[in-house]
Amino acid sequence: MGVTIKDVAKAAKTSVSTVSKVINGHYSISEETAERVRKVMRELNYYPSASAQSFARGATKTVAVLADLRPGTAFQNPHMFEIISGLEETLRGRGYRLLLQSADAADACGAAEDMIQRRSVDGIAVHVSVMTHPLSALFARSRFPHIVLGMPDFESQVCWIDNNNVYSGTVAASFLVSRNYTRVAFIGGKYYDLGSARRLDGLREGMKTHGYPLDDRYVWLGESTREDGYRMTCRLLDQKTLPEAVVCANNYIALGCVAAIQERGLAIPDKIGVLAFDDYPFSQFTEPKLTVVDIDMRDFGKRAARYLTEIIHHPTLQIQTFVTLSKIIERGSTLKK
Amino acid sequence: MGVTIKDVAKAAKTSVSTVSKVINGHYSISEETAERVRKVMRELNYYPSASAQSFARGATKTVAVLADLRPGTAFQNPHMFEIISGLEETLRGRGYRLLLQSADAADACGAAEDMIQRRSVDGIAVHVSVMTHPLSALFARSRFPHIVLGMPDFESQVCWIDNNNVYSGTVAASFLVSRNYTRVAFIGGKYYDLGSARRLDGLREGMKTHGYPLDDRYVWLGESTREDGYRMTCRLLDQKTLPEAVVCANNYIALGCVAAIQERGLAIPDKIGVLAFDDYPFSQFTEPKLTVVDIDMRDFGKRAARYLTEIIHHPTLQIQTFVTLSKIIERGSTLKK
DNA sequence: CTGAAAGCGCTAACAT
DNA sequence: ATGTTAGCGCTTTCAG
Repeated sequence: MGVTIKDVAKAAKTSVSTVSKVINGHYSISEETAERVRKVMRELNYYPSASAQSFARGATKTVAVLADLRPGTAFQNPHMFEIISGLEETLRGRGYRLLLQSADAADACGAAEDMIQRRSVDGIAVHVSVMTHPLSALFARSRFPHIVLGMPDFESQVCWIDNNNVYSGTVAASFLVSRNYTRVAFIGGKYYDLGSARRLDGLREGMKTHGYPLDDRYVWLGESTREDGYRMTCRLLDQKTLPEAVVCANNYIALGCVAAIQERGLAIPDKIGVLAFDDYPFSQFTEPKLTVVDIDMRDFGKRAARYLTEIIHHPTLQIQTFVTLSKIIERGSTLKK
Repeated sequence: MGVTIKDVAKAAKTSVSTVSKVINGHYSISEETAERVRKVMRELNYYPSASAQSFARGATKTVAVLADLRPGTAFQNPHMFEIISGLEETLRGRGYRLLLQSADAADACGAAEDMIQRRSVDGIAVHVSVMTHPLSALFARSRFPHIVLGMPDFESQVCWIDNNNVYSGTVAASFLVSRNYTRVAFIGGKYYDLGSARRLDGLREGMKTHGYPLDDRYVWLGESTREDGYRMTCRLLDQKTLPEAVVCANNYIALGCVAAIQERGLAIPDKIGVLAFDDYPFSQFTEPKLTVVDIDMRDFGKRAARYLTEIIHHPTLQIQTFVTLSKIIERGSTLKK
């Protein structure tokens, strides 16, 4: 059951290879033959079998995404799914399908090895959180097309793409200076929260460049929670001279920060400005709403997809790149110009 | 390149069909032959080709999820990804892979038709938001294994699974009564917000059953936003007698509700209790934190996966079902017993 | 319990 | 520009 390429060939009074060529848009087919064949395909309601094509071509036109999708991920890490959505969009545009597979750091390597050995996909995108040395070694050894979503925290030869958080930090700095904030504070996650650390690096660098270096007494690190955001801000406000603006490494911290400031009766943005990273829905739950440095994670996914398809076509291509599409969304928590 | 089943057969001094049988755990193979073959497979580092298997078997062991993944979906609709994560988990456990494809209502039918005709997947899960009459007709006509995630808003013969929001409403009612709340209010989305409407139905039914029917003056419908939650609550608080507790159809509305109550200096939960549906991260951003009726969407996805695999095995099986795993998460916004 | 052989539907090298 | 044909690697009858 099901009409095959043979039936089409027969009905179009031509050979299967000709039909195959019109399916694949081979240049050597005359327009009239092509049209005749296409007409027959339509009449017979013919669609090439996907598995037969994969099998014969030796390519699946499918890419896998390996990420840890434990319960609650959708809520705790919406960025991940925004990346995946971006990947899917671009992959689809390029004729690839997206296979989503969950794996934690312990089994990602096994999952990847299975896919590679069974040739069930043409390429693999792995979220950095499940990246390990064995997996890195596997990619190096097999030369299998891959891209890591995020920079691995160890030296390796794998292909990766990451946001440039340092850059985003400088964007924050430039914005603040442009709004006449010069005595700036930062509250963020601890050293192992690389994103936060990099954002601080960039902020520091940017402020220094503009001639307003960060004062270390204005830098506090804690957990990425509302509670710690609150605590850190209290410490900040205990200084003899208040900072003019505080930069929060993420939305959770920012919520605590705003609460602490307002609890002391300090007006935002008149007395003190607040700038946060990321644009989660609740960046608009404060009054005033938060000005944020928004990083386009969907775009990140789309770029990752572009690189991965390039790598699939040129397996020896190695890419390690920072790519950032970020913008300031100016709302009420900072002074307007 | 790549070791094939032939190589294994040769090395194991047996036939390819025997090797195939041990790969697939066919009963007719003696344990010693099987072990010998397995040993050779290990030694040769043999993995069966996924495409060749799909091709020969005529089954892909893959299921597609069709949903609208437009920009921002990860933030606006985390439930969707929680469902997808659940689907993936159970499908993987059953030997199926999950293909994620974005489509809007306009092109979902075309996408599904393509998959069906090309036999590129064994089953399709479609989010109800992209469900249309043509797609419904396609499923009916093709008898292709499918499941709709959510109940279509039109009569049809498709298989679907949905949460029972009416039931969740009664859960809310029972909880409130158990906490001695009898004069209860509800604020939620308008009539076209089916989820909200059903939750209200259930609440109404439940309260009535317990002998404390809802007073219509205590029911307000608006947009599902913080702002409207605030507005509706203000109206509620303008009544001569205050309700003892207000039920909010979702987290956004609840945030506005809490703000309005506290602005009037009314203590939660002492003066008035608040109960919300869903457990978004920001249900814990209020003080006190919100008691919620949490609906386990990951479980929903897992159940959908179970049904879909069943349908794949029994294509004539028709399932239209409500399934709800919900529980009260008691926090500070309602009285403790 | 094992093996021989006929496909599965398409691609691509090669011949014409 | 078109056709012939040999695979692609596995599953699955069917015979032994």
